[in-house]
Amino acid sequence: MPEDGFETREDKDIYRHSTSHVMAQAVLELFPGTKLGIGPSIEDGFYYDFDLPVPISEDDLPRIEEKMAEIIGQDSLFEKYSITKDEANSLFKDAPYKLELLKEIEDDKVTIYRQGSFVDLCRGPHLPSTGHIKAFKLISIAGAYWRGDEKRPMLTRIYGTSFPTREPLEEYLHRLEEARRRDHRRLGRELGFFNIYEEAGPGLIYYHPYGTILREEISKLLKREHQKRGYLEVVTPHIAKMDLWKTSGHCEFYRENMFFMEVEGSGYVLKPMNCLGHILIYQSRTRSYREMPLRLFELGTVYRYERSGVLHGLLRVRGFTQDDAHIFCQREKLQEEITKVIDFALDMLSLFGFKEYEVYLSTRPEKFVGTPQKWDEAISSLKGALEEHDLLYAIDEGEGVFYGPKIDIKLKDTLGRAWQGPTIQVDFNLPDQFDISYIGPDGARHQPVMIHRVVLGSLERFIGALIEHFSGAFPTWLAPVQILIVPIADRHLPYAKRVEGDLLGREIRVEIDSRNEKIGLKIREGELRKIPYLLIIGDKEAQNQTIALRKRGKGDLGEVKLADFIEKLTREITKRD
RNA sequence: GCCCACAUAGCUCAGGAGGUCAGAGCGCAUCCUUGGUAAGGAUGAGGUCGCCGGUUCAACUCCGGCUGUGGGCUCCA
Repeated sequence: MPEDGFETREDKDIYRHSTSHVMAQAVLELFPGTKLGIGPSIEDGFYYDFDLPVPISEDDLPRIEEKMAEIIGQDSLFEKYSITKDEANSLFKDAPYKLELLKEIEDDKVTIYRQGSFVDLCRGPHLPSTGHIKAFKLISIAGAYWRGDEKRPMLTRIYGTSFPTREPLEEYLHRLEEARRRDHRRLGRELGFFNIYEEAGPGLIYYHPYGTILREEISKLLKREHQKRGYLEVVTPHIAKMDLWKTSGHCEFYRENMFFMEVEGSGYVLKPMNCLGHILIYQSRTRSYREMPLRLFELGTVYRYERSGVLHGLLRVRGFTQDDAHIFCQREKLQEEITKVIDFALDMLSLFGFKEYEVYLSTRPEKFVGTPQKWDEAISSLKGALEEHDLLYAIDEGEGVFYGPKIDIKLKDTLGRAWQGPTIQVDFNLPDQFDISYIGPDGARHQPVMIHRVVLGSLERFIGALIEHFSGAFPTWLAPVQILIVPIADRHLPYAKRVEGDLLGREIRVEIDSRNEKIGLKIREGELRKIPYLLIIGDKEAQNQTIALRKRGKGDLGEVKLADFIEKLTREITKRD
């Protein structure tokens, strides 16, 4: 994380919250009649929600910034007053949102803050005066439901940020710019990975040849790694009869995310999850404790109806493939099995270059199935497994799914952003709904616990994260084109072809740039395509059976024996460096 | 789905008070150049200005609807 100039988290919050008050004052002065929502500090800045008398757009932000600068120039004190709720009710009689907040405050006394002409209901604390704000910037404007509830009015939210000096602000803006530069949607198109076609439907991904190579490389790795860890791979169809989804409860609980169709008079569903197919396979015969835990794995493509407004590149789509598995295991083996899954997940993430995580444990929600004892048992298994790994985790109280608690692991990329990755979920619902069982050593039927887990999550989302993490400059083992051969003149083409043949023989992905162009241009384009190695071939190289090696971002590395290079390269690829 | 904005050539983007305003760069094609480490030169092809309606003598330009995209909200792998 870059140095932001704040001593403590509290200082930062106070500073930014104060900036949001200044912004609110500016908006109120520019747009009289505006009703105020709330204006907290957030991760990277602050926002304030307004109910404006007229719509505004990004074009209005500079005006608001000017007004804010003026208010800061006045250096008004932030003054705190403690008043009774009655007084507050009359003070904010024209501020409906504030009145609503007041209603929820238990204390009889509330505090308000005033700077200049502006008064706000606020717990504080604040900076001494507006003049303490040295560097700020309004970032964007967006709609946001009052109190995050889509049934309530939509307010206009303005996002901004502020820092004690100019420098960290500039740095922050640079970071935003950098994030835009590595946006997977932009790189995905530029590097020929994937596209989404308006005429084919939103949220549906078409992988182009290079993207397909990347995806296949990941898929192959996943299949091998699952096999190594005792998973059995299966393949299940994309559609299934609706009745199956009624039994599971999906038609009831998941209906708004499902695609339905009709075939010869019976209802079918485009599968939104892979679990039911795996349950059918589990139930295909009587299961014994001897084959437990039974781990069924599938690179399963699922389709979920997502509201149009939430779609976003590869990160939020309507059709995606999960590296999904369902583990049927004995209740007493739950923690052991979860420990293995966490091991697996962390191994895989570090293989892809992610070393930092945020871990969340979601507990029992208000609406749940199963008994509280079962929940407690599962939660303690999840906790136990996390603790075995010495993982720091946060508890998301009540955020579990209705059918069981879960662990979510988010990966941090090079820019410090968190991406949803592995989730491990215990399911109490489906074993009941489908009455699944196994025969124990005692000869009696027992109900297994079901673990629903993904390691990378969805390939789409993971690839999106990967593209941004590496900024499209993939390690050699993942790069769609690993080697670009650049012959200097036409007469070098025969030798170039020979080199290509040698590389192809080692299953290395190679291209020759045989265009009639100068090498300066070919090198430039090779670098822009982020190809790991360029091999320049001219008279000298053809003569000596060498290549002039150029490494992405490192420039010319000089003449190297072809055999030596191939050996080094093969090692780099197998080690996944 | 909701709020705001946007939609011009394959890509990035100009454009105007409704009327020689269909434009640039990159890319693509053809030709010249055979060149030693991040852009050689010339010529050319490409667009019913997202779609459907309306206003007008005239709409890429104004208005409405639809579709899609972006930033968010809610929801999520």
